[in-house]
Amino acid sequence: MPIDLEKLNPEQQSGALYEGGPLLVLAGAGTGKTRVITYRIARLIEAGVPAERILAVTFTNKAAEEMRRRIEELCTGKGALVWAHTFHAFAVRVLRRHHELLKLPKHFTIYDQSDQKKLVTEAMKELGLEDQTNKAAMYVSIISRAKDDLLDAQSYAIYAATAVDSARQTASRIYTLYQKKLENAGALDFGDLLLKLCLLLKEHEQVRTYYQEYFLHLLVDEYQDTNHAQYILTKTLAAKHRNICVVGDDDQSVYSWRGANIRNILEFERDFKDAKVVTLEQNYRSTPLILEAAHKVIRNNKSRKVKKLWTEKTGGDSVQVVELPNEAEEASWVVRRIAILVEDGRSLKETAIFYRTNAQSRSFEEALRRAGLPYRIVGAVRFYDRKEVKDALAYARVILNPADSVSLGRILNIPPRGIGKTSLERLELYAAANGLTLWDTFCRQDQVPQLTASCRKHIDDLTALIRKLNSAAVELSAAGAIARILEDSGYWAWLTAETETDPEAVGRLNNLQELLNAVKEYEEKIKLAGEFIDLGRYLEQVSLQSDLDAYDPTQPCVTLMTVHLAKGLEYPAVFLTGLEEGLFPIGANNSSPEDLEEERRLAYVGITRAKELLYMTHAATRRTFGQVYANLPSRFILEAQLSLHSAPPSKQTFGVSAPAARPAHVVSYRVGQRVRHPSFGAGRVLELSGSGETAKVKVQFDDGRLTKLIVRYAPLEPA
DNA sequence: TTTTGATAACTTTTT
DNA sequence: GTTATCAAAA
Repeated sequence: MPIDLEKLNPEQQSGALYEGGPLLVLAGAGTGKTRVITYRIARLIEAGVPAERILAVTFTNKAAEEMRRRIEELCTGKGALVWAHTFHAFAVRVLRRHHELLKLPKHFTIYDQSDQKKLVTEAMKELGLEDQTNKAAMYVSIISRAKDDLLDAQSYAIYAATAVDSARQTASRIYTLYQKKLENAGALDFGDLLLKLCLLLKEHEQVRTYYQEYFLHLLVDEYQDTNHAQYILTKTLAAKHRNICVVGDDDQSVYSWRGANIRNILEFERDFKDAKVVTLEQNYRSTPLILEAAHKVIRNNKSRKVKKLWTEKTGGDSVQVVELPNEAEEASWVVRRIAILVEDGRSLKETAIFYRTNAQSRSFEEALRRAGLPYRIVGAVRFYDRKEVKDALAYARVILNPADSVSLGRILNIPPRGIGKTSLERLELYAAANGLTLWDTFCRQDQVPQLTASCRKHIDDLTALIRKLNSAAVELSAAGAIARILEDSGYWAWLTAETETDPEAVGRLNNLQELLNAVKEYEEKIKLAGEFIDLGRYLEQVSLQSDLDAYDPTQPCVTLMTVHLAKGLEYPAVFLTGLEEGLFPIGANNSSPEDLEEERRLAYVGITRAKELLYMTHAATRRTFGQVYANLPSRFILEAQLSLHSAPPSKQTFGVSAPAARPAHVVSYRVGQRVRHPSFGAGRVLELSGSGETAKVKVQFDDGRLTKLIVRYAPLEPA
């Protein structure tokens, strides 16, 4: 069946059909850019281009998956063949293929930022900088940015040598040692994935030529978010056929802090002199009033390509701006408003609350819980960042790559098996002195001085365990292997025993069960495509997974997320919150004009997510770090030229939000007492703290939830 | 060696 | 207001 282009407007069609080489599609928010990309790919396939020789790169797994799904819809059987990946997943796929050229182990580990931080801290200690290890996070970001800019440790050293300040020299020393440690561990960090791929293509002409010829067409989504490494990568891959199509919106570039360079999109026409430019300005998402507000804000930016979204839609409610006294009232107001929307027949899944920083989610969470409305927070505490999940995955990593010292260090004493801090120090000392990995020293613990006899035995037990699991993993699926790990390592048994003394262990057991379920689910999904997921494949996938990927927009609940995460999504009703100077835009006093423009783009992203209803809220005072600050309304509110004093939709919502202090008859509780809470249900008092007005109780509820409540305010009663 | 409790550092955004 | 890290106690 031929691809039906009738569904595209003329500009979209020209984007989908153009065949003359480099193409820039400037696609404003809600103008159907994914549609152009998928139709373009479908057209190419229809015209005879083999699907497997088309490369489409995105920034999120979700976007890649969506693209594959939509191609499949247009060309049955072809969706899975197209190389539709995130930049990082694409890099892993290619690096895995050529791992021996880069002297990497086949099962190289991918380090996330917490692994990076550990390694940087280690490096700093070895360099005698232990007094500054609180700056480890800063050095992690310096190193990551250097990698984004394709500066490896040597290049960075040259660059640092020319610098006047010694700080850069310090960074360079840390970078060099950190990189050595990564290599020893057989690990790559996120930045390395792209850096090493660029290196591979640069230094191995055969490989470069192969991929340059192989990919007949290259498409890049969200081009405004590409960093230098990604820029060089796409340019290199497109050098031969020059069929490069980049799609993006300079007004939605919000990742400069991660190395994204907005110039890549602004100067595409300079890079490709014969580039065709298609601009999409017809918006299919929002009402005209929402678009007007968005435009009034974004037009204040200097460095942008001038364009203006328009819509055929008419009417719609005006954008509401509401000022509340503090963040608790802000949350209550938003939640009350959502309740009204629901009464008016809207479904909860149509509503979303956006904020600038994750820390702001708490007050909304509390208000939603109090109101009994189901909600879902996307991105705050990633499932895969939970301690027990990380432990399980660390075992898995060690089994496939024992050189991975960070993971080995993590699990060597979990569950506690008598290999403590002092022993670890001695092992590490020996490892450093002899140029060995931690694992190597385990295997020859008899040569390591000063270890106690019991410790030596425990080390032998652990190495035997890892070897045994390693050979077992070959035969098992990923889920089978992880279940085996939890069993044989004694982790299950240990955590189960912990539940006796530590009520939070119950939740952790549940999370591990959830992990196993997730792995099984993933296996089932891939099995349909006829592939087997072993532990290696699974780990690869999971290291590149984000919380957003698991987000299911059809669930009947309110969605809470940062504005960054909201990019690419849309909701009928949007609450853009915390619009205050210093918070959104953040850090207003000492930020550069460029930073401010990025904040403005972020506000623009937030506004343009709304389809029908948009509420912008601002709290007059806000508690940050335990201190109360009075903030001015955000300049973005003023720029949107909406009245700050537009009447709140329902007056009676004010004043009822703060929990009224309960009368003075203070109930006293004792440990072990049964209690009842209107929204948490029944539970048991675990411990008491404070006295008088500040008396608190820690309660274990029967549904597994553990909460600390202030007796004076909590609607808690003896059961 | 392990657990507990205190304190300091943190918050911008994350593939 | 929290979480990670470090010191002291068991």
